[in-house]
Amino acid sequence: MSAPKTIKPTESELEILQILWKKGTATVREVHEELASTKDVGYTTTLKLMQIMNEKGIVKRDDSMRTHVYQAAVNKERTQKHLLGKMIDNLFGGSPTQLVIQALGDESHKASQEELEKIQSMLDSLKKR
Amino acid sequence: MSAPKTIKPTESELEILQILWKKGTATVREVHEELASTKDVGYTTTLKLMQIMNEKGIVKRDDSMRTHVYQAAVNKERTQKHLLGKMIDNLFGGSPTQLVIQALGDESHKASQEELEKIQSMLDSLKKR
DNA sequence: CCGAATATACGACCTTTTTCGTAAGACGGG
DNA sequence: CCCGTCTTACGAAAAAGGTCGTATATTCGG
Repeated sequence: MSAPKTIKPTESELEILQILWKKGTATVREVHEELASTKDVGYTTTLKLMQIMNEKGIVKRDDSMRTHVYQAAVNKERTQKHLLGKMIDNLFGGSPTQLVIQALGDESHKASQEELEKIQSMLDSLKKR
Repeated sequence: MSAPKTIKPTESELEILQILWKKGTATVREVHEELASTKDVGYTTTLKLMQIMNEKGIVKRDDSMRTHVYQAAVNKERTQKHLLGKMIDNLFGGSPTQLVIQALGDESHKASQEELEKIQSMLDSLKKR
């Protein structure tokens, strides 16, 4: 199995994907070390998850060596967009506006002036249409 | 059980919460009618879900009458903010900017001109500071 | 007063997700 | 060469979410 058409990683799978997106490639042990630093989980659990993700086509691996090397097989931005869309549907009644306003108003995640400018140009180009 | 410490509704629970947030109060039948208009689901399924949500403290109900009347027991904005913050941390490296840009660029959830104006005023007031 | 309609309660079952124990093969130091 | 360690593979069980059948109670029209 390769490239899944519907991207729907579970929460555990997302944790692993984030590590792979960050590292590029990683062994099961590397992923597990990082997971284990924040939560209590067994090695074979991580292994099994990554094996399943491989079957689903969420990650791919190089098994030409004894220690397999994994990498994400789904695009980060596409996955973000997909999950965001789900959140818009599930939590914001299908309207991205409220989501954007909530995100902008989040006191614990403030945007810099520069970032605000980026959003401004995005907004400008949307308004033109 | 009342007021849950960790807000983590499932997808189905979120669908029901949205209806309750919109209606204020509703019976199982009312919620179910609305659910059934978009998906194929049995009445007792909806009932059971709402009963479980009641046990979890996600909703509360008035059972003084034969037909119980439900309402959300968790605040809409707080729930949205909570889940959004988690997503910003988990998927967008703690910066809401990428999230906002992704959300605005979502082709399947387009914002209207009017909504864009709302975002614009939000942006303006943020830029002033 | 009776039966159809409607309500809640509850348990069972199925699927998906998550967990881990155990087996078996490869590797490396002594 | 042997043993402890590391690796993957596999299966089974626990946990969680969602589905619905059925039982039982209540209501109401005729």
